[in-house]
Amino acid sequence: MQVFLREAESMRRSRSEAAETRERILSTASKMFLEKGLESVGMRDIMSAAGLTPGGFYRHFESKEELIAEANRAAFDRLLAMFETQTAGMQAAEALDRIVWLYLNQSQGEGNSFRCPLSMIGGELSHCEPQVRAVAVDGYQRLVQLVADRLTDLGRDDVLTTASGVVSTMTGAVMLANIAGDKAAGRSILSNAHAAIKALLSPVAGIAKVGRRAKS
Amino acid sequence: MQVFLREAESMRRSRSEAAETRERILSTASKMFLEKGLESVGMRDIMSAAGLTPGGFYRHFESKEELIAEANRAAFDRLLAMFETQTAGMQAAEALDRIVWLYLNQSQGEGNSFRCPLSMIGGELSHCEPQVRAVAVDGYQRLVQLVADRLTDLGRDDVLTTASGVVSTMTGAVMLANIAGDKAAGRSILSNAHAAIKALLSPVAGIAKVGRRAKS
DNA sequence: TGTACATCAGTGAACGCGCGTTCACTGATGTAC
DNA sequence: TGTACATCAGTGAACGCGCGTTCACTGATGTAC
Repeated sequence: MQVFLREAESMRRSRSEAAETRERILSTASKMFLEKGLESVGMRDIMSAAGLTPGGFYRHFESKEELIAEANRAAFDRLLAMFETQTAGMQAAEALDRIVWLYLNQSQGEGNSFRCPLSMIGGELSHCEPQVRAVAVDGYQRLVQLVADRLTDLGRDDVLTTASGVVSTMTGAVMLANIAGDKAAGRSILSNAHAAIKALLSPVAGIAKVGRRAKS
Repeated sequence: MQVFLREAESMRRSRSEAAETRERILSTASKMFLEKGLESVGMRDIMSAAGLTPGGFYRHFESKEELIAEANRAAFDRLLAMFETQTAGMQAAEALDRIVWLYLNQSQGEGNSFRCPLSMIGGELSHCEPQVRAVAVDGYQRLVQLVADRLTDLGRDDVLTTASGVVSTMTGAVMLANIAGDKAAGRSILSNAHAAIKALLSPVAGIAKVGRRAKS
């Protein structure tokens, strides 16, 4: 936190310091938005958490709306990079299981900073400007693709349909578990969702099999 | 709208009129909260939509927080009553399919006033006071029970686990579809979720079967 | 390389606004006798 | 049943507050020569 090594007075920073400041605002805002929601978090909250005063914000972003868009893009980037890292070198089946486990447990425990905007603030995102919604839709599609790629590796059919169903189940379960809190009710929602997803991903019982059976 | 038949001046109403006013505030607020979120909707918005001035609110409710709790309870009551009405006299399998269809299509089309707080404002609910969260958790459990009862009628095992998985999938899909909007992307999320739920509910491919297979 | 000056990151007070809530007031309703 | 009065549903202006944003200012950074 280089800013604290200086006198806390108004003085121009170098370009690289300014870039660091921008990143600090972004990652601070991202975590706060995911934790408390978009509307509950004020500009003063974000700026003071980033070690700055309110006015400085507008040297880096045009508006809160723009910050919301960029903070969510950053959150998706972090989340998906984490999934890649955590499943590096794994077989598709193992990677799938790990991804589902990591996603479902994103809210369990205090320190976790890899949370998904869809499950944490999905409702608020749906009322945002098209620009922000586009970031969310893109994040959804990247998540679906992540799951779909593993299903393809497993030689499965209907990978996009199945992956989309899995993502709906995961986002819904995490959202519901957040309402219940980190208690028995919340944990049972997550484990029930995990069971449902295992059934969907099972090579003998997934969507493709049921669809095929229906046709015959 | 009895209030419009009077002079719009300040005059005391009878007890039954006051009770009607309270119900009008409640149902107006409920619809507005589901459509725009809890924080975006102000007291003035609600009261003027109900044909009243701001001050009158506090003759009926203690605070916005209390209104949020009661409006959501009312929303769950309406939703579940609608499911019961719409599936009256149906066989369990048909009723299940109808419930899933109705839930997934709650946001499609403008006029639908049977929306579920979990999928519309779940994220905001998780930041509310325990009293409000309790209403949401209760609503979730009623929804799970509704599905579970039909599964029991079908003689299925693991009814609560399966029902919980179905509810997670439905709430997640509707939330995601709301972000995408009523466009191709939104509709495909819903139809993929429908396929996933059909697989879960299928007597040959559900959670119980996969679990049993895993054990053998 | 040294000097003069424009740039601009960051400060912190201030702006206008809308929020949830309060309050003095009105006058029909409800009640006590 | 009629009268006197307390009650209280609803009004609408006002309160204090926090919001997103603006702005005059500071002084180190970056640049032109």
